[in-house]
Amino acid sequence: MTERGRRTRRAIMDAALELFAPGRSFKSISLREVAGAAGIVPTAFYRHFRSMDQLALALVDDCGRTLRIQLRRMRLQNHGSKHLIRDSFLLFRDYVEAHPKYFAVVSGERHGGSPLVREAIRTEIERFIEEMAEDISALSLLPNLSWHTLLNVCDLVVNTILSAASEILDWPKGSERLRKKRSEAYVQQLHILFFGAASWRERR
Amino acid sequence: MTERGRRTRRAIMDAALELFAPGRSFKSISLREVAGAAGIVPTAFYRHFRSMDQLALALVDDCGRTLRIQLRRMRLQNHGSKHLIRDSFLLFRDYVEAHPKYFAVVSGERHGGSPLVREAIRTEIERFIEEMAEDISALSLLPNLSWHTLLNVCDLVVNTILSAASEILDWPKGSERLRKKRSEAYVQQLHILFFGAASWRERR
DNA sequence: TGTACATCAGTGAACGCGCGTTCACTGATGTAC
DNA sequence: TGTACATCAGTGAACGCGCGTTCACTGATGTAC
Repeated sequence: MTERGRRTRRAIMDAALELFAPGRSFKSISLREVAGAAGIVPTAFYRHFRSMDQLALALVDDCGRTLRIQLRRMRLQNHGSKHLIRDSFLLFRDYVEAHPKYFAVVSGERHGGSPLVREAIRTEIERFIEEMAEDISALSLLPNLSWHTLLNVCDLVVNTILSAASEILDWPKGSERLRKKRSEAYVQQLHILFFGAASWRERR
Repeated sequence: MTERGRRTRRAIMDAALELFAPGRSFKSISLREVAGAAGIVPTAFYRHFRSMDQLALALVDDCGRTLRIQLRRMRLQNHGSKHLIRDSFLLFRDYVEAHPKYFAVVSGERHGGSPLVREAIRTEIERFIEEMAEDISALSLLPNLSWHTLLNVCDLVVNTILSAASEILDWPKGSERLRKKRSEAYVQQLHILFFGAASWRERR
C-alpha cells in the first residue's frame, strides 16, 4: 500500500465518520456519499474497502481503540481524586461532547447495525469492561468482589455510561440547566451502583 | 374511517413490525416493501399514513402501550414472590423472547432512529420509569428514597433491562448455557443495584 | 542520480434496479331517504 | 328493506433519481538497475 493509498483510506474513514449526523445510521449512508465526501469517484472506493460493511468494521475498530485509550488515561489520571465518581463522570461527559462522532458510531450501531457490526462493537465493549475491571482491581477499589462479580459490575457501569453518552449527544446545545441536572442524575446512579457493589458480600 | 380502512391500517403496522428482522433499522425498510407485505399497492399506503415516519411513530406508540400494560401486570402479579428480583427478571426475559419484535423496535430505534422517533421512544420510556416508580412506592419496597431518587433508580433499572432485552434478542437459539449464565449475570446486576438503593440514605 | 517499467490509485461511462411520489381512475363501503 | 349517491380505499402507469457495481482506461507512484 502506497502513501497515497493510506491517505485516501484515512480520508474515506474521516468522511464516513463526519457523515454520522444524529439520526443517521450506517445503513442510511451510501457508498457514493462517502466517496463524494472523501473527494474520490465512487468506483475508487473499492480500491480501499470491499464493501460498506468492511468500512463499518474498520470504523468501529478505530473508534473503539481511540476511546479505550482515552478512557483508560482518564481513569488513571483521576485516581487520587476526592470525588472520584463525580469527577470521572464529568470528565467523561466533556470528552463525549468534544468527540461526539466516535460515540455516535458506538451508540448508534450497538443495537441497530448489521449483525456483523453489532458483533464487532460488542467485542470492543467487552474490552472496555475488562480494562475497567483491571484498573479497579489494580487500585483495590472494590476488594470485596470476586473477579467474576467485578466484571459484572463493570458491565453495568459501562452500560450506564454508554446510555449516558447517547443521551449527551442529544442534549440541546444551550441548555446548561438540563446538562447539570442530568449529569447529577447519572452521578447519583453511579454512586448508588458503586455503593451497592462496595457493600456486596459474595455468596449471600 | 371505515372498517376496511381500519383493517388495512392494522395490516400495514403488522407488516412493518414483521419486517423488523435483527439488523434492520426502520430507515432501511422501504414504503414499497411495507405495502407489499401488507398486500396493498404502494400508493395505497398514503391513504393511511402521511409518510414512513408517521408509521414509525404509530408503531412506537403501539409497542409502548402494549409493553407498559404487560410489564405493569408482571410487576403486580409478582408482588408476593420470595425472590422478587430474580423472578421478575426471568419473567421479563421470557416475555422478550415471546414478543421479540416489540422490543426490537424500542431497542433498535432508541439510539439509531430519526430524531422524531427517538423522541417518541424517550417519552414512552419515561412513562415506563414513572409507572415502575409508582408501583415500588405503592408497595413500599424502597421507603428510604425520596421520589426524585426513586425515579433515578428506576431510570437505571429500566436502562439495564432494556440493554438486557437488546442482548436477549441476539442470543443464539439453542444455547441454554449462555442463556442461563447471562440471565444470572443480569439478576446479579439488579441485586447489586437494588441493594445499593435499599441502603441509600439521602443527603449523604 | 537517472531511467525503464511494474504496480497501484483514480477515472468516467454505462447498466439495471428499487425507490418515493404524482395522477387520474375504478370499484367497494357506508349512509340518507 | 331497497335504492341512489357520496365518500373512501385500492389501482396501475408513469416520472425522475440515486443507488451499487462492471469495465476498460489513464495517470501517478514506487522500485530495480
